[in-house]
Amino acid sequence: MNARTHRGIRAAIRARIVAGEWQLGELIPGEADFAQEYGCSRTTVNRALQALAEEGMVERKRKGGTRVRPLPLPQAQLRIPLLREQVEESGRAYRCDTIVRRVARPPQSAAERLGTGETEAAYLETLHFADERPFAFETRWISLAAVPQFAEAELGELSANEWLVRTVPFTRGEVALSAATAGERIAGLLDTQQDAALFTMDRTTWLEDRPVTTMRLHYTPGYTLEFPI
Amino acid sequence: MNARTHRGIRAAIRARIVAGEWQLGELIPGEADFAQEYGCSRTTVNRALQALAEEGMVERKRKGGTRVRPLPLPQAQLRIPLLREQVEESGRAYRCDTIVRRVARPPQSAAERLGTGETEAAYLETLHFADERPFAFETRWISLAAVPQFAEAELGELSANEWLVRTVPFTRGEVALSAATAGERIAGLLDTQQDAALFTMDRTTWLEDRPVTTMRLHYTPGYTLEFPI
DNA sequence: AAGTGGTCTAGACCACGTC
DNA sequence: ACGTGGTCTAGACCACTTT
Repeated sequence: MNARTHRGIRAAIRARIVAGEWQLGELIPGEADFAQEYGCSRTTVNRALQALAEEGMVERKRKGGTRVRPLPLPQAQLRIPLLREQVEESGRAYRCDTIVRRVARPPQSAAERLGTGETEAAYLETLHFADERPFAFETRWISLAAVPQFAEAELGELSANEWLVRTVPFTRGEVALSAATAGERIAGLLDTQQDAALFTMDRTTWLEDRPVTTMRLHYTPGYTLEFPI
Repeated sequence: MNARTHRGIRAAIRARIVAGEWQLGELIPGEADFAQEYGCSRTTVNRALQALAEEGMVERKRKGGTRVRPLPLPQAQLRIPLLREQVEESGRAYRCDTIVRRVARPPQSAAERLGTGETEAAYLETLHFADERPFAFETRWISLAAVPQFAEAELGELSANEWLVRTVPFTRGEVALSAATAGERIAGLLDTQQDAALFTMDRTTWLEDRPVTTMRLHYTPGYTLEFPI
């Protein structure tokens, strides 16, 4: 990491912060100072400090200067992999079964997230397998207003999620993670016992301002989602 | 969002990608082309496209040009808030109780993550409350090799986590999310029924290459961790 | 060898927040 | 009013990857 690039300077300043050269919350030198110290232009220092701000190491305010973040807020890049990748990366064979596929009026909880009001939407239930053993159970509502093509789509080997991701880019989404207790039906599908604790993910995605799909995924017991901070 | 700033151009190009102007995987115009089209310098376009690359919309290669990402990889910034903030943001009063604090030899699972071998470490059990109702139960091992000050630290009103975060900056960490079933003891502490499904977070943090602390948090039933993609 | 992105510079002006 | 960060520009050179 050469020291006069914006990446190098970013790393250098981060190291100095971690080493405790400045107190938490304390003002660090301004862009001009660093520029002189590192023998580069202010523009380069600016890039480095902006990156440190994005990554949560410092806080910047015009006129207020740049401060070390009081509580170094831990934030993580969480990559949510496709189930297929998740399974295949662990060396197992992926397969999925569509158990239910129909058009119906969504229940209130799903309708609220889809924002479709009284309209009908596509409903799917999918069971995902790893090496022919149940891995996760998915229920999903898809707005036919946003994705009319879905009505006639042949999924083939693709999961609905894969089909959507290849067909409809989305602009934003929301994820909620929680724990749920397996009911009788889901316990049967996942081949586990009733009252098992299931790691659960809800996800809703939008294309611009139109909700596209909302889904819930129950993983088999023992699943953990791991990631670095 | 004015159109000639790097932010504006970033938004404009993202909108064009989302609108489907280019196929997935397709080459989009080069920096010079965009610069001419938007009437700005190449530097500005470069910033915009670099940001789009970071956010996962495009892939860039020297000489290879810039392409729309084939599968728009969903990645999220997950902010893991301090429990205190989490509770107080919802308008409730935060309090925590240290139930156990002693020095002991960690069990194998914790020793592996702490990498302390046979050495003793500090062990804590903490119960976190929101409006005097149990909110989460924490067990934590702290390496006394990495944080000798902890042996004599007065926590007072602070949780161990807050004390650590103010005293020892960390450079990296690992988080694992899962679901667990409440055993008898934890069910009692959290004032819930046995076999309830608990959202669970394991976290280990390092200062440079020295493990600092490893902890497990069981949230009361019904808790969800939400974040945007 | 050539073309694309990656980066630096020096100077300039602007926007925001504090004083 | 002033000082800080935010951004733009024009030109330059470099680095990587493909042809």
